[in-house]
Amino acid sequence: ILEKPLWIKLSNTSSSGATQTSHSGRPHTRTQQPKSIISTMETQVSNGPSGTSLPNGPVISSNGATDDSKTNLIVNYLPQNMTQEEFKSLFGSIGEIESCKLVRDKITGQSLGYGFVNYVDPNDADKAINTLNGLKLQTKTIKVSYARPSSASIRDANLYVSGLPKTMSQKDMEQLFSQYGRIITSRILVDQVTAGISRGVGFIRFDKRNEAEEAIKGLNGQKPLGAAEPITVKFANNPSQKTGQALLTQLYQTAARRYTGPLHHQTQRFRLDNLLNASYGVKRFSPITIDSMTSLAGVNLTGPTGAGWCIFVYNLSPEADESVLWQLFGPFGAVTNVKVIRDFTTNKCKGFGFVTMTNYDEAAMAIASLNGYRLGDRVLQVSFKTSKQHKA
DNA sequence: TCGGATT
Repeated sequence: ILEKPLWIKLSNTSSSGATQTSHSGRPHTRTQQPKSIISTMETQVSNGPSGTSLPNGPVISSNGATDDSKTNLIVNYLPQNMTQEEFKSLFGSIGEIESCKLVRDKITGQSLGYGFVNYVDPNDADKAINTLNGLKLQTKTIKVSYARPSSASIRDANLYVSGLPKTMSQKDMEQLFSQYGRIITSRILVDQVTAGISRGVGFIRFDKRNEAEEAIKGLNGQKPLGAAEPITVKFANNPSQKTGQALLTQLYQTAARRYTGPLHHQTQRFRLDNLLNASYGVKRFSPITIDSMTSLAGVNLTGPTGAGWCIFVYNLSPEADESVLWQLFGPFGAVTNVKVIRDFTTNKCKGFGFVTMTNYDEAAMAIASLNGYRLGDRVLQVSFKTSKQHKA
């Protein structure tokens, strides 16, 4: 059997996953969907199959182990509330699944926002990438790509970087880190309101944990070329590792929306139906299967994809703590984060704090209602946070 | 009187 040279596969198959950027290879059926604000950028270098096996069927390597490099997919950026069943429904609509797993936090049981799907047929894995990569579910744009072979050495290789100069691009950051090893993914978080200004924090995932360790040793506390401040480089937390309170708030909001469903709901449901039917024919269509997805499909289609709306609260008392902010702002809607700014040595509140709310309308209502509100003997000033403290 | 940040 003749096999095409690898480079032909790579160059004529946008979906091969061998060189995959987060928004390439998106199926035509989604190109007319409303685009939400993309608050982050990401690229991914090659992690696809190595190309030494036959195009179809299970591949047995020399040591007798099954090579699942053409059937096993990793799915990233799943909505927090997606269940194992919904995950299986979505990917099972493509073809027969050998196994799949939504990865959860060992202790809390919370989804870590990613999972693995291993298909029986490599063609289905390819189809899944073509069809489902880039699919928008709630506030997330899921990423579907070939999984790297499981190995202890690739675990815990993800770094969190802060203090980056605002002018540093993702490419700059990759260049800085690439001296320590092969970068699998990188991302710089950007401000959602100004649509694209760096927040000065980001992520770098290396291929190997020891590469990540070396990068910490080499770059933590260092000033990048021409930068005024040193950067902080440390191992990243798990995705969506939130405060207990924020998590409860989010779960509450999610549960409420399942039953009150916004107007987007029906539109989005049709979109998902069309996607699956158009690609695979009605015979794969199961109303029950699709119904199990609708709770995920309708929420917040065009809403902010980033951190939310940040509110500045001034004139808090020195004794103020986080709970007062939760109590003040919680009634207006989804609060994802509160922070009281304290003096480092006295640990007393410096008179101000921040509240992040998910929805613009709720944030605006909270500001309108709470600005000028009398808390004890103080009158609060409440406004959207400004991006710069412009001194006169 | 506008931090630190966790995809």
